[in-house]
Amino acid sequence: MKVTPQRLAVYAALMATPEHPSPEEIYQTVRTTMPTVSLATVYKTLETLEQHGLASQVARLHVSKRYDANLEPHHHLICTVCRKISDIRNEALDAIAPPADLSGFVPTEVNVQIFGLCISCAARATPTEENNG
Amino acid sequence: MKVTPQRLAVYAALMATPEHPSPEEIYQTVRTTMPTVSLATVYKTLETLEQHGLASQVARLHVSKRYDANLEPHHHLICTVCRKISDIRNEALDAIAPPADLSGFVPTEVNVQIFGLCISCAARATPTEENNG
DNA sequence: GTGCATGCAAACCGTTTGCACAATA
DNA sequence: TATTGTGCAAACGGTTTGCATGCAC
Repeated sequence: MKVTPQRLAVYAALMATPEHPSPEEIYQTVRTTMPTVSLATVYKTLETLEQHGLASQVARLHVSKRYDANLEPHHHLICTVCRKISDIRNEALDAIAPPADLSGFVPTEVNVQIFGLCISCAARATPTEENNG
Repeated sequence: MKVTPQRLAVYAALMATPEHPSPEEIYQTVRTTMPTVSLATVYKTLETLEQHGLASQVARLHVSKRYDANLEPHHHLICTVCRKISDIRNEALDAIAPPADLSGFVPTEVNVQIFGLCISCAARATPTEENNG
């Protein structure tokens, strides 16, 4: 991994904020000290940082909207391979209370996302031990 | 709210699947019985259904990617107004175990999203009681 | 008959890609 | 010097919008 001024600047911008900036926001930050940087470079750099374990993405559900006719409070199982989302109803999860000290943040809803492999993708990933040799 | 064949079809498609379809997926479903429907109508209908409490969106973070230099496991406070995301470190939340019966789903990570109002937006929404009358 | 919904196409926004040039190692 | 990163601009996919026509009320 080559060290370039752009990569340093992007990484610095990412570490400098307690928030979770979007690529665009990072781009604006970096531009203040490096006006020639391009948005494409910021995107590529963020991906590189992620690959090298120096950054991570917050939300893995951004690709497209997902709708649900189930309006009751529930939580979600999210397959990281096929991106299928399914509901879970679980009283223990429903009972989770927000921590008391949120520094002024006013919570209205607690949602639990359980990432993992759905039954189909799990079967594909571990294709039974006989087939595995 | 007018009842139209398109709206009925979109709502039926949404209720017919246990998954959480994207607008595109709903469009494909509806098209099988109503080939002339347009994707724009599906989008508009989903928004209408949401406004009338007949559907909801699963992930409210899809708008753009969000990066984080904090690689330790942590959870998130998400302001539903300004969309700012902040970390919370909380052992009680870290300790949440996935439910035992996930019907074959293999969990790898549990993430808690606490939606609500950040301190700035909360102050703006409730501008002290003296100002409220 | 009025007003809202539909469907088309273009616009739009966030993201990715291809390529020539420049910088790192 | 060989390789990889940068910056530009175009392409791309998902989403939204404007507008003329059609339908629900």
